[in-house]
Amino acid sequence: MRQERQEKPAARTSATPRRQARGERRIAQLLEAAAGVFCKNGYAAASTNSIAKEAGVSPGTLYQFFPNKEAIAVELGGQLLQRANEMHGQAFLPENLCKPLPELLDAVLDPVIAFNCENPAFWALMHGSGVPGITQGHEALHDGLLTRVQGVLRTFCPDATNAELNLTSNMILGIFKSSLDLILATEGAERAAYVAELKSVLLRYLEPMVTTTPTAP
Amino acid sequence: MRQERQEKPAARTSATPRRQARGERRIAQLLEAAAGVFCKNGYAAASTNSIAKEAGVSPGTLYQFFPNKEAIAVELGGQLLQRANEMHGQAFLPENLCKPLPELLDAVLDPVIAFNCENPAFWALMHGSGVPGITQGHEALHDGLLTRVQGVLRTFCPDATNAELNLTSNMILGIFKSSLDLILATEGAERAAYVAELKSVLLRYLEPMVTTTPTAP
Amino acid sequence: MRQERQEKPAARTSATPRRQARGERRIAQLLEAAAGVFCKNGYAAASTNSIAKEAGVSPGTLYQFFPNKEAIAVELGGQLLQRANEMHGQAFLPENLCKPLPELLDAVLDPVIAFNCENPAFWALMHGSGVPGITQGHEALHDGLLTRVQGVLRTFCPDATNAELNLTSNMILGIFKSSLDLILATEGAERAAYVAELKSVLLRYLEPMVTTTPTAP
Amino acid sequence: MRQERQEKPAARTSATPRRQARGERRIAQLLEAAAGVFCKNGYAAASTNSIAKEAGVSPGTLYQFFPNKEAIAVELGGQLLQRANEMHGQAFLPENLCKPLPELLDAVLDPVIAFNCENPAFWALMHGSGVPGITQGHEALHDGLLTRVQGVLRTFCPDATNAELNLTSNMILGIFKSSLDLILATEGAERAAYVAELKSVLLRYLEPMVTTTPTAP
DNA sequence: GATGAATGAGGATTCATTCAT
DNA sequence: TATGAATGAATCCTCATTCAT
Repeated sequence: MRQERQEKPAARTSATPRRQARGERRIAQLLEAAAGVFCKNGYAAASTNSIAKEAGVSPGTLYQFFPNKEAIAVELGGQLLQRANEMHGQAFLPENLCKPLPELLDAVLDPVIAFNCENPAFWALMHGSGVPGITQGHEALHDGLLTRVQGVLRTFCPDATNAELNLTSNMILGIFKSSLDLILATEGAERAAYVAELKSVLLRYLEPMVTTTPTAP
Repeated sequence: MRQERQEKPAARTSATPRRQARGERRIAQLLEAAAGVFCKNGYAAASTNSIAKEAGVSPGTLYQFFPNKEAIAVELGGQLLQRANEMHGQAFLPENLCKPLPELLDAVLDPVIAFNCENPAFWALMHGSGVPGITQGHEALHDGLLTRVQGVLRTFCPDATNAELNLTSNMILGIFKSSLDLILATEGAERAAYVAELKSVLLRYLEPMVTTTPTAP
Repeated sequence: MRQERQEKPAARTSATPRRQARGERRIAQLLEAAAGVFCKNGYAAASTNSIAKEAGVSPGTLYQFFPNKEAIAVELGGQLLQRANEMHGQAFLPENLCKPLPELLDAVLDPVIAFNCENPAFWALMHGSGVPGITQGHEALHDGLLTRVQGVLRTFCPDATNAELNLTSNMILGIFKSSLDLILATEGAERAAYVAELKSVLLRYLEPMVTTTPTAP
Repeated sequence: MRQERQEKPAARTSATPRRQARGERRIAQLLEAAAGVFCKNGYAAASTNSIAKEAGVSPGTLYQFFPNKEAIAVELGGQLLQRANEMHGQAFLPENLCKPLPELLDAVLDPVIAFNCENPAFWALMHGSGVPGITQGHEALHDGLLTRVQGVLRTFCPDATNAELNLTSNMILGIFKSSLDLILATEGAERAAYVAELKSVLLRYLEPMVTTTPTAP
């Protein structure tokens, strides 16, 4: 019902009264706690009280900043999503896109994988929250990625139909996701091996489709 | 209304009290209802009362046949698991395994995909029930599949190390799972396209590894 | 509340069709099972299903003979009560009542104690069922005993007021009950010691009240 | 589960947040309500919702302070037990123990009887809760009383064996308990009469055993 | 009569959310 | 604002009792 609190952090300027600085800290605190709890038990099993306790505040305080449990997940997902999108923006930089496929895969996958390794809550949330607000964010993320991937593919396969590109992009994302599961579940050399294997799968999958060598614009 | 003659002919002898036939039907009914509800909402969000209602019985009836919510999931998962394993047994028949890779992929993937399309609850349950009894079954299934896949791979790549085989098998399963998501989320021609694409991905991934053409024993 | 089925077993004659003989056996079976279950867990914790199972019949069968759970306890209590009253009738025989106090105590207490040792369910039921129907039976038993005890006391203390007799009788019964707890909780020599101690307590309590030596009529 | 509330009332200083004062009151309120309900219906038949309603709060509130139904009984029993033990400590004061038997009985029994009359829930709980936590406390209480009684007896009967003392003590406690039932079931003059009768029974039971007149140390 | 499935109200417990201080 | 108590609907599960066969 209540939706009053929705100011983006970006909107805050240095002129903001320091009264609200504490509030910002509280929100960050709560989101961090939520990330931990969601990660451990998943969204459904996480109770607002446990999040509050993890954050070291009372449940009442939590509800001073978030209208309900879903809003926490949405905000957390949103922030991570934003950072993810920034990542993607850099990963899909034009200067990367004109590289040959192997280098391109490195340039795109490495930062994305790194981001997910550093923010495991992201994956946990996106996966199976069942919360509309998040699913929506997830879909936005997915669509964004899809578009980017399709864009890249287009430069490699100028003759492909849109349907083909869509199909292939979805497969690529699927392969990426399932590999990410393996990557996040392992460590060290094994993790590196899965990363290499992911690139190998994608390379072999995509190479036969490539009809053009992209060149710098 | 009533369907007295519907029990399995083989298992039921004249000594078996026909009273219990109703119980058998109820159990099947409840499991089917549970499959639907689990599929829609996932295990955690599914309430026993909603399962009972879906099955058209009272909550007490449900508890006459299952001691608790988890037991329903375990039983359902177990039955599906068993049928899945039988599928796999047929899919990985030796006569299939000596075929060339493309035919092999058809022979193995088609029945498994068909099974999952017919039993979407299977995937939903295996995925994220959080129920130990199922997770365990899931792991058994996974390990079983892994072993089978490794066995096949071994015949194609006799020189690979065990670690390599393990890595590759896990990737194959991961790719299969993520494609299954796409397959289950679509229908008709699109679904068929994803099936074809899955085979394509696997074929291109595996072909370079093949060092031997397996022959019938 | 419901009391439809209330025919006393005593009312059955040899002319009764043997069809009902099975019913009688069933009832006895069920009552015996109930005695065991009530004894183990107490009335409240005993479920009708557990009684039925203990008796080796289905719950439906149980309800063919007893309208509800309470009726089982009432019937069981009633039967034991009847046998108890027969005991008491013999224990309080006139030929016993004219004995001197020590012999009288032996004559009265020994059979009563023996009965309770052989029928522990009796005590368990009478004690704390909380069921009106039983409490009622218990009170009838209590009142009957009270009357008998008062009758005996009267012969020993012809000058006592009714209030005094009532008071004393209640104390005697109370002492008896608490001692019975100790007696039932022990065995062998210890049990015998408690029996002796009970008699000792009563003897010392009553002796100072005795004003007349009763003589045979 | 719950660990928060454990400070003794004495421990509350001005530094203690007064927020929690309300909690303390609620707990007392709930325990009082529980005492009433347990008294009326016994432990098993008492529902947590009825306790909450009796206390004028919602079921959730009850569970904010007690993890489950049993904990309520254990806490209530524990508090009463503690107060009972304090009573006993005063009742069995050395200065009482060197009095002649009649005065001793007055000194010991009167406060204990008074306590039970003021806290009828105590007896109800101790009796037949079936709760391990309470049964345990009950046994501790019983054993403590037994020891105290034996201690007193020892001063009166220096020559008795331990077995004899144990037997006698158990009888005394049994007589006391059964009389307490009568005392709690009556009022006014009748109650007083039962109290007097109890003392009379014990006096007559014990007098013949006394071999020594205890003197102040 | 016997059976065992069916019923459904009721009880313990949880947790997202609100309120008084 | 922060706190923690308060709320109550919803959930899992039980069991006395009834019903269809």
